[in-house]
Amino acid sequence: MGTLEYALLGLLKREKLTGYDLTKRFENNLVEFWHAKHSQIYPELKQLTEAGYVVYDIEISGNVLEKKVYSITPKGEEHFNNWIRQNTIELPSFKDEFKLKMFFSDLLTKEEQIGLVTNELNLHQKKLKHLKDNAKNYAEVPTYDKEALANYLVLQGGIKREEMYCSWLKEVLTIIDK
Amino acid sequence: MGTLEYALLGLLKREKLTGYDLTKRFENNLVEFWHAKHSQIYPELKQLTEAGYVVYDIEISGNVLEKKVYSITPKGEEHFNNWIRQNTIELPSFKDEFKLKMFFSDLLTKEEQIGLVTNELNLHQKKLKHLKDNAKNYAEVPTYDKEALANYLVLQGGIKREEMYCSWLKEVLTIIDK
DNA sequence: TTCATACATGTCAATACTTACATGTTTGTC
DNA sequence: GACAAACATGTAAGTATTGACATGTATGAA
Repeated sequence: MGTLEYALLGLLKREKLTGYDLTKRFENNLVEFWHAKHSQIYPELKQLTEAGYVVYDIEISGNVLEKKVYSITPKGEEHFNNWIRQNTIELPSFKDEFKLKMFFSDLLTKEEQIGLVTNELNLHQKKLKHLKDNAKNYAEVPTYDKEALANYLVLQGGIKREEMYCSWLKEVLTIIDK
Repeated sequence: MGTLEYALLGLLKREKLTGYDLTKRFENNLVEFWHAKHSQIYPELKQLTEAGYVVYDIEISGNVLEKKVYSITPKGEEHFNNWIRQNTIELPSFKDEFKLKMFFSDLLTKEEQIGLVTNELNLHQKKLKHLKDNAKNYAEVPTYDKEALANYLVLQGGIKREEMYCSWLKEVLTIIDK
């Protein structure tokens, strides 16, 4: 198991959740820096259960629908605590298909280049707007609430990333348009 | 096959290369935006050969060592040309283990937080320095040479990314240190 | 001539991840 | 009461990727 297990354990450290809830957390909260589909999450929860890092209670929703509500065990907490305190040794090498295209962009006409870059810029500008809309929920830096602060800091990281990307794409446009 | 095939085809569009050469290209040239090990490249070349996108000649190096020198076919060129002209529809969702840790950093003490962030900042500053050293090869924007220009633009993107990341980490330090 | 490093090509097992398949319940609204 | 959307949980097949295993040659320097 790799990083996914720690994402699940971290979320379960905060509150008891079902596989469905966890999937929603990935879609809504972690989406800027991690992602996993339910088809990966359910088997991972099974493994975490077998490893003794989580346990579940079955709750009935409505009349018959069984929900597995997972919670973290002390062993799971320890496992998570070890991970989060580990310093990073090397930086991850990201994959960026657009940059790959840019690397080969000498094979395109100027017009084709401008088309590609402009399209990419539009996408990143939309994303940036979306993140900035989220940031409006914070009137000020939420120093009072540690969890809210962690959320805020990661959101700022996403905003900076998109600002950087837009700035780069604009620079690219300026240079190739000459 | 996904994106890797286009990276290989793009490199082969420029020059004939062996699997070993291609592996080196990933290590030295594409490393900032794509990566693949030789154990992925050799099987992929086999598939590209079967698909008719590349062909190879066997050359003898020294006395007996056989090298497979690959070149792209017209069919392969067409395949590559289709890909590079496609506009991106959605942005990739990157994975960033450090940001995941930051997301859960409310579970750490202030000292632990500062330790983690400082370590990460050091790594990114080293990376940034390394990229800027590479950039010294360009006394000015190489508008004269389309391939060099493409390289230059992608390198600038990497520099901006690292500058952004460092700037974010410093902001994080300022906020949590209060 | 010896030794280290780079050159050179592969396979295999395991892990990570995606897409599609598969099924059924609950809740709220019209 | 009918319907849609959200809730809820899984599996299976295939693709992508990594890390380890496996082998051998060529080149240049000491």
